[in-house]
Amino acid sequence: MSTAPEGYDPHAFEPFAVTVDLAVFTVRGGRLHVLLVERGEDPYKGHWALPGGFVLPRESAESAARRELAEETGLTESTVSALHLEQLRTYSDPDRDPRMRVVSVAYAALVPDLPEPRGGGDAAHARWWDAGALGALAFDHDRILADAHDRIGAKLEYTCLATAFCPSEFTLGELQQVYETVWGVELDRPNFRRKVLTTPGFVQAVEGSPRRTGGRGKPAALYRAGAATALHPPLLRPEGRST
Amino acid sequence: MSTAPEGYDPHAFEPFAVTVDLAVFTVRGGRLHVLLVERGEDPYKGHWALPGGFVLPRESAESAARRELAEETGLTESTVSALHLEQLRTYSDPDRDPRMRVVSVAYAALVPDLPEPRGGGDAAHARWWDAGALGALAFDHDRILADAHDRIGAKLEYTCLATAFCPSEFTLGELQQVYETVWGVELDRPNFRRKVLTTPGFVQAVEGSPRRTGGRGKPAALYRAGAATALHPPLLRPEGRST
DNA sequence: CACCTTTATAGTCAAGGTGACTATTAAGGA
DNA sequence: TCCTTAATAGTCACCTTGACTATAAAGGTG
Repeated sequence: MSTAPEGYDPHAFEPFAVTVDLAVFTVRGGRLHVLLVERGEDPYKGHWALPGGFVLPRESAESAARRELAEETGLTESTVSALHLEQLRTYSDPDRDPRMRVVSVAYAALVPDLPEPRGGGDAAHARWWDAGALGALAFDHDRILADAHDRIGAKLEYTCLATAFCPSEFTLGELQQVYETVWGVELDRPNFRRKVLTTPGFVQAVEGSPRRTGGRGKPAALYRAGAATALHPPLLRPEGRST
Repeated sequence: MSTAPEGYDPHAFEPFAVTVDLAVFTVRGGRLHVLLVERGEDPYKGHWALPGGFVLPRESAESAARRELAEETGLTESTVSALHLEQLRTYSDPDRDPRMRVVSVAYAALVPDLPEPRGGGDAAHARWWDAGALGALAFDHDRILADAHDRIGAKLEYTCLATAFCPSEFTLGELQQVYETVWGVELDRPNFRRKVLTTPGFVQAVEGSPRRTGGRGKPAALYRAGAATALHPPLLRPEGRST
């Protein structure tokens, strides 16, 4: 329970530090990308790590995650507040940081394709990486990243989350590519259309029925994210395995 | 990131306490029950709360959760290690505990119907409560409990988790009652049988085809939990809404 | 400017899963 | 012995889905 024993002295033992770690995903060029920062000091100096940082004394973990997300991407706080950010799980192995006891609350964030982070300060060492071609990350961040990828893949099945990877107006082909990229499979285009369009509230056509021209084939209709959040029945991935 | 700034002094500021809170569920008499402990001191003296406690300096949150679960139920550690225990999420509102900054990692545990906790010490004030008839709990435990209930309900849809509520040998009627109790709906018996029996690895018949006699109607065949963990395709609840 | 490639969109068809039911079996209780 | 209760067997129509085929409308190429 959240109950301190009587006479408990907060300063009596070596304290826990509480941090947040962010797995920030985007789909870029048909590949899943993750935002990473390069560590400038030991341990793991020169390795890449998930962005994150300390939870401040008067903020919640979620606030800390949004603050860090804004700092690392160079986006404004108001832009960041519209992004999908979801708590993943908490990592608390006593030896996960060799310096001290650090308990970290991990978050997964989904963003549409963004330019390279060009903010000053923290964002200076941040870069997008292809999630399928990563070396070993610092700390237990490989594990966190893998858990985040699994979770996002599973949530695509039964939520309307995929639209969070898309800009405000998108084509069904772009939405399909989100599924294909995160799941690493190819989907049948007509069947995907049918499923998305017959699910009430998943997407809504942009008024005036504009089409995106300039591409290779027939111009595609544009849609916005709909009001629905859940997908009933779910859109199961082929040979579906969850975690 | 999990990186302490250079020269970071762990004792420099008021530390965070890290605790675990447990939502321990069982199905008893067709009703969902939760294990609660009565608080003996302020704040919330006299209120009921989720069992839990501090994460010790050299243990992970999961270890702490299992340790607390053993203490509060009076079960042995080896028994507890076989129970289903799953991390729910972390609650970190700065004001969730009026005394100090407490970040709590919540876990949900599923147990078969157990006797009243009769262990000494911590278990002395622990009791099973009908989850549908609770007053206000201490701290933010109402919210944690609601989140836990939602999560368990959702996981019944696409995992074989329901068997965790059952003893090692159970009838399909008992398994069905788990679903009905957690979801608060009635299911069609023949359809439920069909779904469970045609899902490979959900349950396996006990060898020798024993039957449970002594009840009112025709004796039911006994089953054990199978090797499968996921349910594909899922067993969706009627008018299904997830979270 | 025909023609080809590419992508979007429309539609068909069969298989499988599910919801709603009916029927039968086998126990305990009045 | 009959009635009630619960388990089990089986039926049938509907809906969703996977696998396909066909058509429309753009850009690119000779």
